[in-house]
Amino acid sequence: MRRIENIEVAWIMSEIADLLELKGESIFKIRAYQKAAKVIANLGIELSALVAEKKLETVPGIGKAIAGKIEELFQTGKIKYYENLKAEIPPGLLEIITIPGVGAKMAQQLYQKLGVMSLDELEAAARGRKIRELPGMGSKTELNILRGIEMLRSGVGRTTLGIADALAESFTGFLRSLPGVEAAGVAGSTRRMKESIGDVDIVVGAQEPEKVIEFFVKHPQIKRVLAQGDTKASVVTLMGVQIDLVVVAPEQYWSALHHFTGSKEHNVRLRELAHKKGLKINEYGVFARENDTSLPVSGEADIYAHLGLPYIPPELREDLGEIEAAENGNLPDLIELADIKGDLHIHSDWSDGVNTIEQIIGKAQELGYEYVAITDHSKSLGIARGLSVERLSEQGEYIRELNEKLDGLEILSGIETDILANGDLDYPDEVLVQRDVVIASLHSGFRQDRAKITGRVISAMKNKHVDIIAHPTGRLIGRRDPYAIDLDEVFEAAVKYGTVLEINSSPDRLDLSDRYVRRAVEMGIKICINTDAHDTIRMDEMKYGIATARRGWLEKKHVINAMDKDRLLRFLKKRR
DNA sequence: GCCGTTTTCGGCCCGACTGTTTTCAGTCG
Repeated sequence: MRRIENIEVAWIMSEIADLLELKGESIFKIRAYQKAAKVIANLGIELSALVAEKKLETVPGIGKAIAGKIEELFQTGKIKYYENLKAEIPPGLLEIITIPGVGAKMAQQLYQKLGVMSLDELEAAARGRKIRELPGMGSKTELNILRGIEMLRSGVGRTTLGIADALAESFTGFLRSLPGVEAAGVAGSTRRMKESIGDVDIVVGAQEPEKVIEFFVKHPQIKRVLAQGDTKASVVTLMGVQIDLVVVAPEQYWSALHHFTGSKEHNVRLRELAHKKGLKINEYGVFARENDTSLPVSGEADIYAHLGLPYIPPELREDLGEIEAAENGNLPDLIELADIKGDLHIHSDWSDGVNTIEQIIGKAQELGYEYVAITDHSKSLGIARGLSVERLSEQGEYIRELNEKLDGLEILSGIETDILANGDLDYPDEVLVQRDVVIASLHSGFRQDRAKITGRVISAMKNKHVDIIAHPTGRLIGRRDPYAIDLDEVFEAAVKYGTVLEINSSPDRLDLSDRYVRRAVEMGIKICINTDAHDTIRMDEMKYGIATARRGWLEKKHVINAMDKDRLLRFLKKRR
């Protein structure tokens, strides 16, 4: 039986939802499949394990029917219900509904009236001016469809958190400078710090919303205006990133910010709670249902307070258990950027880094760190000018000299040693033992099979000199999939050998990802949040690692580089 | 299809914008 990944099951559930929508099924049934897809995609544990233990139905959002289908998939390799749906509804329609502005109803009509079953056929129908002949459609519909197809083909899609975050900051700064603007803030998945961002949401509180919208759509970085109303506008920037702006009256700012921060699923749960309490929540405020009077909201915490809940930070707002935790007083005490006392994974110009160790020291001092580790690449990584045993020893000596001159900041002599294709480390133990901190990671043999890759990492973890496994899955977001590693086994080994796992803060990696962080927390695994910076500017990316940690419900007590210097040094020594 | 300190049946959030329409359905977040 081939291995079935969670992401594949989530994809099937989401396709079933789309097919049901095309079929005109009950919206609630559709939502049930959408919800299941989302829950499965965020699961930190393999579904196969849940199937084996018959525990599928313990997952919220998975009931008898969906559990049965997942079991069928694991037993037979397919789901009959899904196969039947695909036979009944032309699969090309699934592609058609990915066009912005084209939904199930329109796709169904295009199919029934014009026989359109693919993007190409749809494009031909639009160019042939056939679509305007259908009821409820006109020339603008045709134009939008053609634009939508063009956008899909040009690959306008999701962007990384790093890009979205920078863009959002730049636009909120611009909006704050406009006359009449009293408040402007980033909302949406950028504020929740998701690893990939579909579009950037910004909320503004201003006296005259129309004027703000007018200024906004004329910003020089804007390539196209997708929609423009009195209170909302959607645009595409020159970089191809979509920005949605919402402008409300200043007194509605906090409610709007909360509403557009989402997630949608989190908001739905809150509105259900509000309903039960005789309240109504929307983007304009919190209201008593009986007489529609508004309750005071002068911050997001007030919204939660009206529901009898403590404040829930944006990174947790995914309807993945945070509302239950808030109700029970079990919300985690999330780690913050200010808790971080140092960075344990940085490259200098001794290998492939840009900056000198002195420059790294300067940046670390600027960040208020107590310690910073220099962890250059090991000798096998020729492409990155990996250090020979002699150079490494020379660097160790150099760092000792620097430390004698330094006050307040300690430089740790570290190394990022390669885990070679056969599972060996790149240096013998007598070299590793000299270093204050040893990081091990994979930079080759990514195509090896699951057992082999997992075995390599675990054999590195067994070495008592190895403190940390860096970027444990090797993924590059949107560019390279994780290598075939069995994280369940790695996590068990981390517990057994006391190995620390890294959250790599680079917005291209964010590895471990949020859902695996959460699983690691549950298992009591220690975490280190590092930047892996190859130049000092990127030492600022620690905030993305912190965000990922927070999304994984991580607390300060789980994080080794939140320890002060003496505790950290004792911790690292104890491992030898 | 899921779910349950009012429920095992009957609920299941709320509103803006668009395009085509004279009052609204579809789509989106």
